[in-house]
Amino acid sequence: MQAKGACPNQYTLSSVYKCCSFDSNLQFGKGVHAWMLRHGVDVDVVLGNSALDVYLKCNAFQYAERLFELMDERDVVSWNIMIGAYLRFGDVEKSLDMFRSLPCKDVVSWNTIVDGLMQCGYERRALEQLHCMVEYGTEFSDVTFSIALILASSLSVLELGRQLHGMVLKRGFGSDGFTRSSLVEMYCKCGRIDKASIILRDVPLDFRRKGNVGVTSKETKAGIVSWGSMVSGYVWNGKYEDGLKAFRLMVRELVVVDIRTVTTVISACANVGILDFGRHIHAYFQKIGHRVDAYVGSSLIDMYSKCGSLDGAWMIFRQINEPNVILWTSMISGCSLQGQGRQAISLFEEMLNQGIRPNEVTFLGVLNACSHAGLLDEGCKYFRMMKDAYCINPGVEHCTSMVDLYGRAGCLTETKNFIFENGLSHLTSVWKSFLSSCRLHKNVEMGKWVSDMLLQVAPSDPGSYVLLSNMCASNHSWDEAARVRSLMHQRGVKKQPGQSWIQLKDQIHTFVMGDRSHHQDKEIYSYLDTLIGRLKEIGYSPDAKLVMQDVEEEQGEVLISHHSEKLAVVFGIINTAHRLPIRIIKNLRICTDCHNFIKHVSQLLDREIIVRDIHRYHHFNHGSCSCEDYW
DNA sequence: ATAGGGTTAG
Repeated sequence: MQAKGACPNQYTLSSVYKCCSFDSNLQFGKGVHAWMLRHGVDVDVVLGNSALDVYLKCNAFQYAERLFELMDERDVVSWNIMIGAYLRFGDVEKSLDMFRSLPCKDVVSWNTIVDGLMQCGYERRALEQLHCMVEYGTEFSDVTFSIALILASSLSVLELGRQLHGMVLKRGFGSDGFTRSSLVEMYCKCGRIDKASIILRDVPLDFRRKGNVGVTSKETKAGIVSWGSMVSGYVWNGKYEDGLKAFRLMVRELVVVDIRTVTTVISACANVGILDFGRHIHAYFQKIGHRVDAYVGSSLIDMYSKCGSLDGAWMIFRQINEPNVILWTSMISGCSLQGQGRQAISLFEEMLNQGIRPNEVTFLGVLNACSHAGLLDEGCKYFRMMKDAYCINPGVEHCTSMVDLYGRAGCLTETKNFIFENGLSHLTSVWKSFLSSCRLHKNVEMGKWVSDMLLQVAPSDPGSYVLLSNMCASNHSWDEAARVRSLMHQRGVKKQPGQSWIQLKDQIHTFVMGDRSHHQDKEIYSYLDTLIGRLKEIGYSPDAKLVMQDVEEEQGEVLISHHSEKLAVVFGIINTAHRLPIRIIKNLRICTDCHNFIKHVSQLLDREIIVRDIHRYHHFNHGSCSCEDYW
């Protein structure tokens, strides 16, 4: 254009700025500005604002600041841009000062300040500003509702969410797709998935399959977001089965199931441990032609390793091959989870060689790996590396892992010192881990002391009593064990009910102890009785005394034989082909008797059985378990 | 000009 000698008008220049902003092309943006000055073009407020936008998109904060100072004329847009910029670049006070001194605040000014404060982690201050906005009399826009609903969910203030919901309806935003999706998300995050699903029911059907292939209107996108939020909502609230049901409905009804929803669902599969469904989704994902990116890849790696298929995890990891921390961390944690401690460590070293900077989660994976493999020196080395070389402050989880590491290696005095030196004596998880170590290394005296500490710190945690009772039982102090149990009853501490899950075809079957509600109930119990008889012949002896689980109240041989994981295992044996591994998920720690039972089953029936309990992963084969009887 | 979903750990 310049070569032809035509003179660009302001409209053209503004468009040029838009392009620079889109491409983050700072050089070109600066060039345009210089050209305007050289040719004496009148830089009006709109062009000035466009230039501000380009500089900020390119992270050239100083340029923007200087331009703002030099502008002859500024409007509310210029101010809003700068207020937002100061928040994003971390100068919250400066931003608030500017905001307060702004005489002509519009709705965007308010939206910017509320959202910015929230993004900076000042949620309470954001809420204050929202209240000021109401007092000031500024009408909410759709954007205000989105921001405010997110604020309500991040503060987990259902009451605020409800009020906003009322305002949304009154102001006529109830049919706006994105506002509705924010409402769905707010209710999910505040734990009211019932409310969320009612709103979802009103989501119009026009984005469904009928005659609408390939169309992605704003409403379509909003509908997908709502459904995606609903699926994630189920997942966040632990309602995995409902989440998967909603996802299936989505696959059946929708034109597109997008990559973000898929990520959430894979993560749901990982958490509930249903490998088959995860595999289906993986296949479905490839069928619709999406590339597996680092997000989906990390969740797939996590899913495969948590479902006991480390091969699957490696396949994904090699296939993606990106220097992404989370991707590597997922693989390291996966190895660690499966008891492949040394493998996890060598992967970590390779990661460092490739120049990828580990984060706090990576170190947690590595420390757990060391603990699992009993590598005390390495564990200490990495703990120091984390603090000194990477300036990461050890969190509760890292410290618990170290306590586990020392304890498992039998260094009980060091464990004790570590706890006090690092100020961890208020943490339940730390004392629990320590107590397990005392039990493992049969140090009764230390165990008693630790028990006292544990009960002081966590008098209402059922797990404390269970551990304690188990320790007494393994020392044959039956009276003591009984005393612990009655203390627990006296104090009104209730144990969480134990549950086990197994997936068959596309159905998830849930079992609780003594469950009689299953339709194959008779078959399961009679097979279980026969099986126990046969197991006794090869050396299994049910030991009720060793098994006050994290779960069941009652003791006695009959009741322990009906623990949920035994029911689930038997259900698996009855209903699946002989060659296939049986995969069980359990919501608590597996008890000693069930562990023993499953070891013998794997031997008697020559069957691979994989149990994932709350703590770790048990891979039973030929009569032994991958955890080497430590969990 | 302002927002609007996702990954690892626990």
